[in-house]
Amino acid sequence: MTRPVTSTDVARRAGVSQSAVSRAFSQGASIAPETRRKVLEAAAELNYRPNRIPAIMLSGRSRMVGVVVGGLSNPFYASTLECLATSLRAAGLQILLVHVDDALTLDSALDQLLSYRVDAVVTALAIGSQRAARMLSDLAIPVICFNSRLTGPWISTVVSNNHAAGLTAAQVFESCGVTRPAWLAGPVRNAASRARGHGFIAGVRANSARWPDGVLEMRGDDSYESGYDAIRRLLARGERPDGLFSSNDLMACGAMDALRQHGSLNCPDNVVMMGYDNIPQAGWHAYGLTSFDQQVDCLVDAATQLLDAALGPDGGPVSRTRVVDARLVTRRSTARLI
Amino acid sequence: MTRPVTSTDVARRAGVSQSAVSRAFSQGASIAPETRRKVLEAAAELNYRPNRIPAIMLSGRSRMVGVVVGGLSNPFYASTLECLATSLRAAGLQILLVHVDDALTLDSALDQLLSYRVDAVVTALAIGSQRAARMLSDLAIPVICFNSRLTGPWISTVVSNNHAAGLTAAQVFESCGVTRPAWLAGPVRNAASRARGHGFIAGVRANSARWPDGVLEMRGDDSYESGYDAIRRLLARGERPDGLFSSNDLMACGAMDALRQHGSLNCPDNVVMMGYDNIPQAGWHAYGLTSFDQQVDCLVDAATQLLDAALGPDGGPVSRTRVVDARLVTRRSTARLI
DNA sequence: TTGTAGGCGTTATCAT
DNA sequence: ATGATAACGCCTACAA
Repeated sequence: MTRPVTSTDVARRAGVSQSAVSRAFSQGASIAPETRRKVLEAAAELNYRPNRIPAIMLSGRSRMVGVVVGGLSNPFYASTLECLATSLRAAGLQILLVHVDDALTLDSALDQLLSYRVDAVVTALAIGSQRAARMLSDLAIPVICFNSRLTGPWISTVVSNNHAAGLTAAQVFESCGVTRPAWLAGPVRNAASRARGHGFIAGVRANSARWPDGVLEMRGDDSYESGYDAIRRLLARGERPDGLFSSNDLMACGAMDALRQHGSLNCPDNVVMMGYDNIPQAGWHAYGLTSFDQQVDCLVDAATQLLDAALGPDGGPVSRTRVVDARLVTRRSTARLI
Repeated sequence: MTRPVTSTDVARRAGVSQSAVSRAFSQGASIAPETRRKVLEAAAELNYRPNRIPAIMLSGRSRMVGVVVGGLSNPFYASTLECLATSLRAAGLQILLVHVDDALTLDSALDQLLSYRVDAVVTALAIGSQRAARMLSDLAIPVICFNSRLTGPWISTVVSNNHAAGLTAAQVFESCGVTRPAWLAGPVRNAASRARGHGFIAGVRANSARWPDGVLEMRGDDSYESGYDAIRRLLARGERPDGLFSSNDLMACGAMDALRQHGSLNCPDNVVMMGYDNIPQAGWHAYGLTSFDQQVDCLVDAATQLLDAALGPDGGPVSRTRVVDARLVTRRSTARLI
């Protein structure tokens, strides 16, 4: 294992002082063009790359951001991460990635991130526990949460307009002539899912003339399988909704497959269906699922802006919230005339 | 922005030397239990966390690994990343994540990783250019590639047994009574796809009595859409294969949807189909796609072992290859008796 | 414009 | 067992 080339090595080679090397690589430092040339030449010969680690010690800022993810098997989170990576890179920030299964690992994960002196933390976890919120606040560095209800001194959030989307779903169901609306919720701890459900149920209740029986409610865990199982059980009980709003697309795909498999029911003829996230599979021909697109680009843009602000010179324990409207993407699953 | 708590702060508070604080947090350092207790107490009161940055300077090892990903919208890569994150974390390594769109960004991405002094680089990109290989070798740190044919002094690879799987696919087609086999390749630069194709075509040629016309070949870009389009064009030309081996599951899903949509053909009655990767969607009821499971766990285990070895005391420019057999997962799409 | 010197927060080495 | 001290590689005053 050879020792990496240092600025001192380059200095020796170029016949200048170590500071000159530092200056040659710093934007807008006062250095003679000729000196810079010599330095860059020597650096190229030695294959030198400035080491950012000492700079972290001196400045106290690492330009690394801890990104905490979970459930990458949901294509929505995968594409969010992909988008975030691109955006942070453009902002000159590095990503220190941590994958978390449960709240327990979150604890030690945050510890590790802090010991690497990340400047901030971004998380898209569907965590809502008060304990998690306290842990994040205790970091005393900016935290950006996606679709979470967490609040605290250092915590900012970027959320999709979940409640409004729920209301919209009810309206779409009305225009499709749905008579028996159903709601497939995500896990209780998922704040975004709760908001979507509240919006949808409010929309249905507001139209009690049409829907006197209210909403048929089910619960899954945001996975394909849980959507499939929920519908299978529902059909086994003899229930027959003709409109289903699912808290996310994965469950909606499972639900649609269960309708076909266990009830020979198809969308939109027998059941009108809507999902959330607009994952690629929603657009696959086997599904053609109408869905709310969270506009990941906008969410991530907002997050990056919050981050930039929080990492700026006047960075303190701010706490802001940015709301991004979901965009309805209409497909076959709601293509039904009254 | 308050200055982070340092070991000196803790030392002052606990009434001991700074070295004592360092020892209290180091495994197996010689320190009196009473002293350690005092230190840990003071540390807890001040909410102190050891800073790993200086340790990086001293040891020259950051315990950070650069992970370069691309195409997270393919569920296979997403789950690989998820698995890798878990495995590296267990090995006490941090992930510095970089998302790369094209070979150009790879260049600067590697630069950044190096300036943060990552100990190694892991990549699952389907890159095969000689230029990329040179760039990776030039890093002069261990590089682990997934499913790549890249070679070089510092480069180790973990590959699925692609060629053998291709042969197996041909055998399965034989036992299903396929008369007109087709191969849907991925992009030319994808070495894994090429190996799968070679294996499959070899398997078909070896049985020229049964298949005198050989293999009908198509090409996609590994995306769902490209699989859909390839089959749509094929059907439009009047071709009618009755067995399709796709280089990956995403394209196979697209192909299956195109068969249904544009030819009213279904699997396995009209066409027997096999894919590769065993992504979750292959198991969805709408597809029921027989697929080769790359056994991500094993691939990642192998990668972590290679990494551990390369980061060990005798780490040099080694170059090893580990092959993991793909596991055939049989589903509806090949459930056809002769 | 250039070089010298001090310091960032740890760990490791050496006395005590 | 403990405290003082020297690194690690770079940036940044400050002096020349």
